[in-house]
Order: sequence, then C-alpha cells, then structure tokens
Amino acid sequence: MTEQLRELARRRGFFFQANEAYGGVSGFYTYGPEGAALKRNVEDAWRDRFVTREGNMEIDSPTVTPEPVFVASGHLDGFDDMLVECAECGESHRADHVVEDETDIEDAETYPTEKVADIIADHDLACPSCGAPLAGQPVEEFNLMFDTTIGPGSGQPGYLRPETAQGMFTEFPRLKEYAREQLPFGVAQIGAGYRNEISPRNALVRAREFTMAELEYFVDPEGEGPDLDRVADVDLPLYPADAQAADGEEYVHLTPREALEEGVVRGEWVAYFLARSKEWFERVGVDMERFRFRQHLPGELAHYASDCWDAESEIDGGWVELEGVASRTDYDLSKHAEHADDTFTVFKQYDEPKTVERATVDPDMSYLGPEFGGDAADVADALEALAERDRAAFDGSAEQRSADSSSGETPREDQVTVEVEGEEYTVPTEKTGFSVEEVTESGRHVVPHVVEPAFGVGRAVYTVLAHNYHEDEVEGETRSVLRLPPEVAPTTVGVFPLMDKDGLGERAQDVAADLREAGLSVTYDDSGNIGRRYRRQDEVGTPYCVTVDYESLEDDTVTLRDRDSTDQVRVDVDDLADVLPSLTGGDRDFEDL
RNA sequence: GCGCCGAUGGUCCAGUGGUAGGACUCGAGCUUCCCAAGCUCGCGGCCCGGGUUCAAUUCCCGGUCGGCGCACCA
Repeated sequence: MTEQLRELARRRGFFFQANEAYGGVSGFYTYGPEGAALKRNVEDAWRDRFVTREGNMEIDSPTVTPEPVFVASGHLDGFDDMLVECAECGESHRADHVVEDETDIEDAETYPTEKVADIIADHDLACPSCGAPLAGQPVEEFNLMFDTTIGPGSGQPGYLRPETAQGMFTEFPRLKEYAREQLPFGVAQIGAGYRNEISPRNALVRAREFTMAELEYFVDPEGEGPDLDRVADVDLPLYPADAQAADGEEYVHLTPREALEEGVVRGEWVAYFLARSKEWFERVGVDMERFRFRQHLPGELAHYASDCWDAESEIDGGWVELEGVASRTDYDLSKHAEHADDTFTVFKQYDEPKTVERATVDPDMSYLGPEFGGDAADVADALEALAERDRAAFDGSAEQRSADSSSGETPREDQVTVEVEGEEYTVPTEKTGFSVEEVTESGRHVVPHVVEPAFGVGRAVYTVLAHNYHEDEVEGETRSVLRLPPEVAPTTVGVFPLMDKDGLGERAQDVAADLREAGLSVTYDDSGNIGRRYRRQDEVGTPYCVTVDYESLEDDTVTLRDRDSTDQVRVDVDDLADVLPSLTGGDRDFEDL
C-alpha cells in the first residue's frame, strides 16, 4: 500500500523528493500541483478550526531566528549533543555524560569534541552498555538546528527555527497588548520548521523542512477553563501512559469531561483541544478507526512539557505522530522573561484592591554611582530583585553575620551583597533605601501558562492520502480512488465534453470557465474516452465530474457524477455554481439531487 | 551514523563488456461514445566520480539517493 501510494504521489504530483535533478538531498520534498492544493486546503481547514472558530489570532514570524532566542528557549543546550559510538555494541552515548559520570569533570558539555575524545582515551572510559573501551572512538557533534549567519562577514549567529512556537513567545509582549491583556487568548501560526534530522525516513513523515501548524493558547493558571459543553459528546480514544506500560493496546474511550473526572487527562484545556483536534482530523479525512491519542511517557517529555498527548495515526501497522498537545506551563514565557528585555506577564486585576506589605528599595544612586561606576544601574536592579525575593537579606541575618565573621573581617550587620554577572557587590544597607511598605495592589502580574496543540501538516497530508486510498473492483478492473473529503480535495470538479466535437468541447470549455469564475477549483479534460477521464479524477480525489453531452446542447443540462458511488444525475448548467459548493460544504448530499 | 538490499523513459520492470526492450502513462490521428476499449504514429531512459578495458549502463572502488533493520528523533 505504501509503495503504491508513494508511486501515486510521484506520478500524479502530490509530493516527491526535491532537487532530484541535482541528485536530491534526503529529507526535503516538493509538493506538486495536486499536493500543494491538498496541503493548502488542509491548512485552510486548520485555520478555520483553530484560528477563526476559536477566535484566536494568527501571526507570521520569521524562520531565521537570532541565537539568543534559542539560548532562552533551551534549544541550544538540547541540540548540541556530543555522541560517541561504541565500536563493540554499536550503542551511541552522550560523550559528555560518559565523561561527567566517570570523572571529576563536571562541565564536559562545554569542551570541544576533540578534548572530550582525549579525556575518554586518557581515562580509559568504557561503554556504559557493554563495557568495551571507548578510547579512540571519534566524538561527534550533531546539530538538530540548521545554523546560519545573519548579515555580512562574521555577522551574528542565527538558526532556522525548529518550531514556529518561539515566534509566538518572543512576540508575546506585543501580542498580549492586542489581546488587551485578557486571558485566555490564543496565537497561531502555520509555517515551516527545520530540523537537521540525522536520518530522515518515510517520506513526509520525517522531513528536514516541514510545515507546522501551531497554536499557543495562553491561559491564567488560576483562571476558568474551557466550555467543555461544546465538546461534550466527543469520544476520545485515549492511550494513557500506564496502559502503554502494560501489555497489549488497551484504549480508553472517554469524553473530555470523563477523562478529566477520571484523572486520565490532566488539564481542562488539554482535554478541550484533544476533542477539537479529533474533530478536525476526522474532518480532513483521517480514519478514526486508525487514530488515537497517546500520552507521553514520563521520560519522553520534552524539556518544556509537563504533560503531553500525541495524536497518532496508523499507517501500515506503524503509528505516526500527527500532533502533540502539550502543557508547556509557564516555561517558555518565564525563560524569555529571564533572557529578554521585555515583560512576558499579563496584568490581572483583582475584584477588590488588596493591601499588602511589600519590600522595596530606593537605592541612593549618588552613592552607587561613584562606587560602582557603570555597573551601578545593574546593582540597583539586583537589589530590587533581592528585596522581592529575600527581604531578610536586608536586616542582617544570623547566617550573613556568621559568613562575614568567618572571613575574618569585622562583622557587618548593615550591609547587603548582591551578585551581578559573577561579580559581588556589597552595599551598606542604609544606601539601599530598603523599606517595607503597605501598598495597595489592584492586581498582579501573571505569567500565563501555555497549552500547545502543535500539528505536523505534512504528516496530516500523508495520513489523509494513506487513509483515503482505495482500490475498487469495477467489472474486473481495478479502480484507484482517493476518497478525500471534498473540502480538502485538490480539485472540486472535472469538466469534460463527452466527445471533443460537434461543439461539445466549446460548450464544456464555457462551463469550466464559468465554474472557475464562481471560485471553484476546476480541471478541464478532453483527452481519451470518458471513462479514462473519470478514472484520472478518481485517482487524484476529485469528488465530482461534469460531462457535457449532446443533450446539453438541447436543454442546458449536464451529467454530474459522484466519485465515491460513480452515480450520475442530470443537473441544469446554471445550477452547478450553487449545487457544487453546497455538496462540498456538506449542506447537501449527492443522493438528494 | 552503522549494517543489508537497491538505483535503467513520467511510472513499473526486463536486459547487456560493443550505449537498450516491454507494459502502463503521455502527445497526434482514426474509431467508439458515460466509466482505464481498439488501431496507427510519436515523445521519452542506463544516478555521479574514479579505476580496469580497445570499449563500462553492465565489472571493481568511492560517493549520492532510496528501502528495510539498529541508533537518533532535543
């Protein structure tokens, strides 16, 4: 099936390997005319569901991203792994981890690979799996992010984004303004992401450049949940972590509300988006008999996720991840708040203003300035942060006195020490302007939590193709047909003259032009006999075909043929522009015509 | 990245130390006329580099790409 599908995809222009004229490179694909249309329709359906109907906003951020963003997000640490492979058992290990586990060295991760290889040789380190010596084995670095240089010369380092999500996070300070600081709100993006996969496989399933559709839904961790009534009847095929540990594949079928009540799914928003996702996958043509939500096992969770469910489809006996619905908590926004020079919180007003005690500082800059020079402002910021965090530091705790006395200096109760970029600065407490005041707060700054449904568009397209490919037997002949939902089919209607003579061709051309003018995606075909033309359209999933015959010339009717049943009805030419959209939109059924 | 297998028209395959053939598709024409019909004609190909050889698509080496298994998939 896969081979036939792959062949169909190539031959009919759904997708194929890119740059084949130059030998091709693994992991890159071009969507041909049919595939690009199918993909666009899938994306449009996603946009309709997760942007328009959810009332979210869509953005479009750059794919080239400066390095500091990934320092903050944590991707820089995660992708720059050093691997060493055991010659004996073939197992790959993190070279830096081997070194750190077996020696006193604690920061092997920061060493160049050659040095790590030397250390392994010098210490006669062995393979953690089989015990064979690793000395002499090369230590190799692999980057999962594509790097680039921004600007001329050495420029500044940048990376192609491994996910579109960071764009939504880095622009959060503006986006929250557009949302009028009202949680919850969602920001979505459809675009390319890049991962320099070690071994791309399986066509669109694991590509190095691929389209993602991601929604970052920002919620108040203490706020109200979604309206689960709207998805009350959705049956979720759940495959929880504990069921995966057990033998067999026991799925649990629950509604979102049941799943929450039974504690299978943690988090109302996750449950809500699982339901919306399932409905959407069904809408674009994923077979629900070959679909499930699988919970990530604890060790499988990404560095940013607290809980994650993958939507998966079954293709040829294997399961393909289509979507991850992750609880990213406040990880991303907190990280960017730490690293970036902006505010990643939303101000949440209390119902009633509160009076609270708050520790503040008002540093004497006429002292700090001369004392610390250019660092004075940073010291002042550090003092403010310290006051919020630990007001005891300002009244000379026992611990601090003890520390001071042990250093041999005169105990000083009246000073406070802060650290700025590794340097310690000591300031007399009286110069900090420290005080504890009663203030009235009308609200507080909340770091929103993020619930992220992230879809792989290419994988969805691939699944839709695989799940809708059928071979019928028609009078002993095999008929290949893609039973795509009309909404996503690349072409809505094929228009043919029964024969290309006696004016039928001209009449059919007019019909095709009129339907195009009405906004429909139309293919005109006058080549070969009529049956061949129907089969061509069947193979690319065109749901309807219109044939102009001799009767058309008399009474302005045409035959309208249904892909799945191959049934035909006669329809007035003038009605086509209304009938076809109502059929594809699901407002009418073919049988009722 | 490792191992095994493979690479010949758009697609699927056969074959050969003297540059190749079929089927399907596609195009033109005739014929038929509502579900891959028939006939005629036509377009179109040996992954790349090196070696052996008078001569390599064929044999050898290396590479690239693909499939499968392992590893990897933050």
